[in-house]
Amino acid sequence: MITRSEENYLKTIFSVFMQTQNNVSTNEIANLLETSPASVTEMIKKLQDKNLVLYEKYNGVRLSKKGEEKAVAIIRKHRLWETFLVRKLDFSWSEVHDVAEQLEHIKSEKLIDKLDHLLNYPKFDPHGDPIPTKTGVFNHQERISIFEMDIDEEGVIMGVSLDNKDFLDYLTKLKISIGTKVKVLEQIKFDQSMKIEYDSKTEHISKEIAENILIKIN
Amino acid sequence: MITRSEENYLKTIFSVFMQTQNNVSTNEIANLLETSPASVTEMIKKLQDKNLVLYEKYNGVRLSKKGEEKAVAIIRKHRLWETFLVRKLDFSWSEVHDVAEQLEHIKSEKLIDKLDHLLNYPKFDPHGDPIPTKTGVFNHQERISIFEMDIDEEGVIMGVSLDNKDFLDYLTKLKISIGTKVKVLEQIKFDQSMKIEYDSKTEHISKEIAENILIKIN
DNA sequence: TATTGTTTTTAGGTATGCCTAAAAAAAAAT
DNA sequence: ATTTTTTTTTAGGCATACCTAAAAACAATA
Repeated sequence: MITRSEENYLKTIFSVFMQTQNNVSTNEIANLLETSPASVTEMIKKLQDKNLVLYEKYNGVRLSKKGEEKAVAIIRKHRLWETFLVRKLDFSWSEVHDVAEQLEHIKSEKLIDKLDHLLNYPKFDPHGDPIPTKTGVFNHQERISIFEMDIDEEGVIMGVSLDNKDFLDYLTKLKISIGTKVKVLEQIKFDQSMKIEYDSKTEHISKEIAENILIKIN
Repeated sequence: MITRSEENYLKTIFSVFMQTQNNVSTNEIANLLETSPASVTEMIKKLQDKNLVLYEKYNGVRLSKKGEEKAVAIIRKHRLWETFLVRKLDFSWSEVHDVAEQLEHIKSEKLIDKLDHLLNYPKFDPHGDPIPTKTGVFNHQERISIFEMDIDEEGVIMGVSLDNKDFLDYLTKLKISIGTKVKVLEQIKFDQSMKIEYDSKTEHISKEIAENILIKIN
């Protein structure tokens, strides 16, 4: 049996490795999980005993094949639950994370298969992140931010690249959500802010906002 | 914060007290939770420190008002999740229990309110047990078993009074579920088995089966 | 009432997952 | 190349939630 704590370590190691492609350091894990480096060292040893990670003292850690499978399964559960919360229970983007963090640890293969079916096998979660299939395959869709779009270009919102409550709340206020069609009208040279059009209205968004909204070009 | 283990103790104490109206003994809790009496004594002391139970040495335990509120909230969550699993994810009666046992510990008031709404504020779960409201009110519907029905009497199935996998699987096989309309055709004196009619067909069920299917008279 | 049997509690241990402080190793800077 | 700084590990503790074995309290019965 794999504990909840172990699952959180695997998930963290997986996501850091995805970004850096390097062995993950003890300190980095400790920071992300808000725990002490000493606790991390201890836990890594347990994961090593269970053949979930590859570890050498003073040299960071990476997931074994078995560990990666477990991590991907947890990510799949997390993202399916987020999708469920937004689509079926009407949660807003900023509210889903904490609840999904709990739900991802529920152990029932049948539950997650049925949920996948109910949601019609979604490929992306509400943040636009890919949901791996049951066999662990990620769908890698090319995504660019609104900031990278050209004037007069159109696209459909696929997700966001920042998981900050204030940011997500602001999007909710602007009524910007997955599937919204957007067109770039103008870019202000001075502060690089942008004028965009969607749902037959015009809004003016800062560079920082534009950078964190991901779209798919038509 | 109340732990998952504490929640399980509260739930157990509540359900035993409901049936007996007496203080619940250490041994009984130990049997139901499949743990040792020593562990129960220890845990009861913790619950007492948190003002969740009333306890006197060698004299059993009962819930305080606060403890009862917590217990009812957990039962509410359990039964709403069971309803969700059966209605929305197409789980069969016999499959829901273990999963609901995990889901009932998820901490999010919003989640459970939204779930309640999605299910259209159900008053009974798939076993026919009442789902308490947010304020802790149980709907006490009069329920009798098929065994208690008279010949030619008709009723609608509301639930079951036995949570045994083989029993529930057999009902699934017979295609007997919540809402099915039943009419008693005949009772065999010898073994007290019964002939019933539902969905335009006739079945012959044993006394034991008939006793554990709950119906509401039209 | 004294003895026997059952239930409950206490005492002392274990595994998990966290902590701080100190030691050891590695990396960076002089 | 040596010193300083940073990172990582080890050592020793703590809380939770369990355990077994033994002691204490209660209940039943001769």
